[in-house]
Parts: sequence; structure tokens; C-alpha cells
Amino acid sequence: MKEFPGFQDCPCSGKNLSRLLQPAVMALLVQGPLHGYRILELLKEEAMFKAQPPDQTGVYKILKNMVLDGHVSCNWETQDSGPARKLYTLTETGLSCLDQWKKTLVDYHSSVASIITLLNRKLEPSR
Amino acid sequence: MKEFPGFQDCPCSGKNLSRLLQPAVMALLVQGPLHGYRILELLKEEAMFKAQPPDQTGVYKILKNMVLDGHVSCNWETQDSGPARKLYTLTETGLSCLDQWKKTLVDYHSSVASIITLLNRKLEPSR
DNA sequence: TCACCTATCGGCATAAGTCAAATATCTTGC
DNA sequence: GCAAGATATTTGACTTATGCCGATAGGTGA
Repeated sequence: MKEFPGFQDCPCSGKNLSRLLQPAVMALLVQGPLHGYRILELLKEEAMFKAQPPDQTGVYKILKNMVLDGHVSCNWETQDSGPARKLYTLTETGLSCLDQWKKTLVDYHSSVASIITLLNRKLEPSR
Repeated sequence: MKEFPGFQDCPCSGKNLSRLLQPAVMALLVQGPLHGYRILELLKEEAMFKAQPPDQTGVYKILKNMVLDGHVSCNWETQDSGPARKLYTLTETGLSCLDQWKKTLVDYHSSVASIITLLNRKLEPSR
């Protein structure tokens, strides 16, 4: 069926890498409160989610977990028109968590860079 | 017990991010055949595994998977002294997979960078 | 004998993410 | 009035990668 076997099912396709959904969601919330559906829409516009859009379920689960962890607060909001929705707001704890994410991701970024360097390293004929 | 609650158990600590073990292992094997235990030792020396050394079991599992996928071949090797061990060698398929990893990781690297940029974005008071 | 190093592996738990689908409100066209 | 579709949230089952605990086994040195 496939013309070229490729590596679609291989980890090297990147499908198993962390999607970084939680920090992405927090990055949106740091600009102001949003409801889940809007977060989902905004994530879809991010370059890193173009290839594979974020899963609805996953986003709502992350929001739920962040509420449980106290990183965001949420309140039901009724609209003049349309179904009720939850407005999520980053808390002080959430801001601290986000600071930790920054450090973690900067480290992670350099880890990825060092792997790339390693991968590019070839066995040089010793001269 | 803890003086500062911190975020040790929070995803923002980075403990749940993909460890990139497979490409790291392949990066070592591209330089020449190695046995599992040696791979483990070499990984421990990498900066990215200093904070949390790679899991032994995990490394052997990845090697096993790579053998199943045809990315590496392995042969039992008996030593004059010491237990028998497996020597792992990157195959041609493995080299192609590694090329795919390079592309994937370069993309991933820029995704992580863009998240960091997003995280640093603050709600500027419009002036 | 005991401790320790080398070397590999199986089972179980967990967290992130995916897939499928249920529920509910409102708008638009017929 | 009603069907279709957008908005909006949620539940449950599942997959996959990874991590932890421990088992097995040979060799070395005290």
C-alpha cells in the first residue's frame, strides 16, 4: 500500500515526543483568562501543533489537572448566547509553576541541541 | 518535612519529558558497536543525563526494540573474563532512522524554542 | 564466604496523549 | 417545527514510553 515504507510508525517520526501541552496552555493563560475551547483554537494556530493538532480531550484533562494542582482557577461563565463555559485563570501558584517550566524548557532545549550535535558526529578517520 | 514545597512532583520539573533515550543511544552506536552496559556508562557521562541518569532497564528495552525494528543487530560476545554480553551494531536501516531523527529533533528543537518564547511573553500594558 | 562489579531481563505502575462518543446550548436554513 | 452544524465540556477505554523494583548470573577480591 505504501510506496515507501518510511518511518511513520517509528519513534524517529517524533510522534512519541512530549507534546508540551501543559506549558503551551499556560503560555496562553499568562496573557489572560480563557475558556477551554478558545485555548484549543489558539493552540491549533501554533506552528508546533500544525502538523498534528492538539487533542480536545487532552487539553481539557490538562486544564482539569491544573485546577486540581491549584495552578489555575476556573469559573462557570454563562453567555447571552451559546452554552455555558468555564473561564480558566492562572493563579499565583500557576505563575511559579510557569517559572519552573521556563527553566526546565531552557535545559530541555539545550539537551535536544546536544543530542542533535551527537547525532551529527560521525566517526572521523583519525588523522 | 519539606522546607519549600517546590514542584518536585509537578510536570514543570521536567521529569515527565521525553528522555530522548533512543536517539542518544543511536548517537553512540553511530561511532561504532557497543554493548549495553557500556552504552549505559557513556550515557551517564552526557550532560543531559547528569541530573537523572538513564534507567538501566529502559536502555536495554530500547536496544531490544531497535533490534526488533531492524535498526541495530546484536550478537552475543563471550569474554575471557566476565559474563557474556551482547554487542550492538547500527544497521543501514538504523542509519536511515537516525537521519529521520535528525530532522525530527531539529523541528522539535524549534518547537521548544517557540514555547519558551511564548512563556516569556507577558501581557504588556498597551502604551 | 561475602561483598561488589559486570551484564541482561521481566513485571508492574504511571503519565501523557489518543480515540470514540455522550451531553448540552444556540444559530441557521428549510 | 426541525435537522444540521458550531460551540463547549466531559467520560471511559486504550496505547505508548518510561521508570522502579527486583531477579538472574558470572567474575573478582578480601
